Amino acid sequence: MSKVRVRFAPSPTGPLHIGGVRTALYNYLFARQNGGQMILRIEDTDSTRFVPGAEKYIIEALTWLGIEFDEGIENGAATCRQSERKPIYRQYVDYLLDNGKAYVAFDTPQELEAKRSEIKNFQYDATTRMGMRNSLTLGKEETERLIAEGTPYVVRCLIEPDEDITLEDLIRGTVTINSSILDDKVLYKSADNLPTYHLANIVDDHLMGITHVIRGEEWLPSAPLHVLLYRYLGWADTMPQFAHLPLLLKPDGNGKLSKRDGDRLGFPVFPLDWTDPKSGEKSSGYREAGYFPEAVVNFLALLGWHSEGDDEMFTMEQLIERFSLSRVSKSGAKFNYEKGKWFNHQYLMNKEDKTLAEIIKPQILEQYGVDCPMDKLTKAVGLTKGRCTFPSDFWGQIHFFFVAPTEYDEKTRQKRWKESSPNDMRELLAVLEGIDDFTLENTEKVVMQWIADKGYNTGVIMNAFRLCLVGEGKGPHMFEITDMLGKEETIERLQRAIEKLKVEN
RNA sequence: GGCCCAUUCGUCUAUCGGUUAGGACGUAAGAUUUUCAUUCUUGAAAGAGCAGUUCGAUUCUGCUAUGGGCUACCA
Repeated sequence: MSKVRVRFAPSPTGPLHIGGVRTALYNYLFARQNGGQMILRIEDTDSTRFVPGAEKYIIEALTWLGIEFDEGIENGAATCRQSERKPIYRQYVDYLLDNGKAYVAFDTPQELEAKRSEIKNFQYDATTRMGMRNSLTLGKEETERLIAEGTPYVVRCLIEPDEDITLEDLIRGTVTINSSILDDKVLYKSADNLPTYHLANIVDDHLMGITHVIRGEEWLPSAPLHVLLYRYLGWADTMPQFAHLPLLLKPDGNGKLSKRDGDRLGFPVFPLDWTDPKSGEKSSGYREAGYFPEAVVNFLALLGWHSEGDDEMFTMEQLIERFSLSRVSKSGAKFNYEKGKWFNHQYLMNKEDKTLAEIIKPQILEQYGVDCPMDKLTKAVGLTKGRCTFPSDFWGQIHFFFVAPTEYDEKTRQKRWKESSPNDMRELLAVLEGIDDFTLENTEKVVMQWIADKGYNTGVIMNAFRLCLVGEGKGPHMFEITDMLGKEETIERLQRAIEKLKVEN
């Protein structure tokens, strides 16, 4: 068998949808696993839907995720665009026309629309084409005259009715569709001299030596048409194998996951932030939301595919090793972003404290205006990473290490600030002042000893102490905090709190 | 409406005729803890329905139901 070559063929009509990202990922995994090649091809055959910036977005998104291409990208720009291959397609359109596999049609959109409203379930096919305005009914001369006059036309594929067309799908097995339900699809339009997806797709896949077409399930109904086109063009023996992926569905309700669902449910459905150039409408992306690319890849890989065994955490390398089309599910997968968050948490946990500190340091400076020293920040990150899902969660967990509380959480005060607390804290203050070796171990030892000697309730003391230093009833181990804060700061905060809380009580 | 595809815990899924139907997310309870959170333990939770094939069906077949996709001079 020839070397595996797959392609990811997005259309630059907007930001790359997360489902498209998964399709790209599966193509990539399959290619890498088989030592094959991955090609990017921009399918911009609909000139009316072109969106500036979309192509760049697609490349940036896939690059961010670590999905690499062997062909189709140079210096960060796409090198294969269907709009730039017009002469190539025209050649095959002519071939089909000359061989009676296609014909020219002049029906205007309005005429077609009229037909559709006039006849229920109207379809341009063997049963209706002889009643339409095309080269079959007009004759060669009239057709040529109209074309010469510049009348807009399309080229339609001539489908012979009543033939069972079967294809072997790598995921679904044998799929059979009768040609009678296929319509005479438009393959080419004179308006912009561009083919439609159906023709361009077949021509390019053939010319580029594509061996496996891995795409979304929405293409399954038109796959028989594609099979027919391979036959018409004489390429049946080198036709690629097909694998139609299950769709990504809405987390609630039913239907395909859409852009709107992200806005509605509050999670990204795009890899990167995107601002629509026309409307200015913004859509949020995984990258900006604080997701790690490895987490997104891992999460997406499991949506529709499952490894042998119960493992779920996979690096890209492990995915390449384990991926298998035969283990891709057949049914659509509801998008469960809660699990996506869990994956991100896992990846965050696995990162070095220093790495995370480096990520959040500039963010904290920019957002809160606090310039945290790296060593302290790294320590604080290590103490709190277990409770964070995104890098942006950290500040809420560690701010008190860097900024003294100016006010105290009312609920915590009511619960933890007892009548004895002012006195307890004054005593504790004296104890702390007497400690020279203010390390975690020693401070803890001395304070706990003092509590034991006095017969105090540990919880009462420690919770009030926490309220004084943190301002809230949360945070890591108390002596981790005193250790980080240092003697001077600890005492200062304690004094201030005693003053403030006493008055307020 | 027509055609195609699908159908196991709430969700993602394992099982390739014989299992106490497994795992993960989420969820509930308990334990731990000086707080919050983590962590740990335990629990609840599924084969759409009806026939058929078979010694035996979640697994194979058919029908029904449900869901999804497609049905454009969009991809």
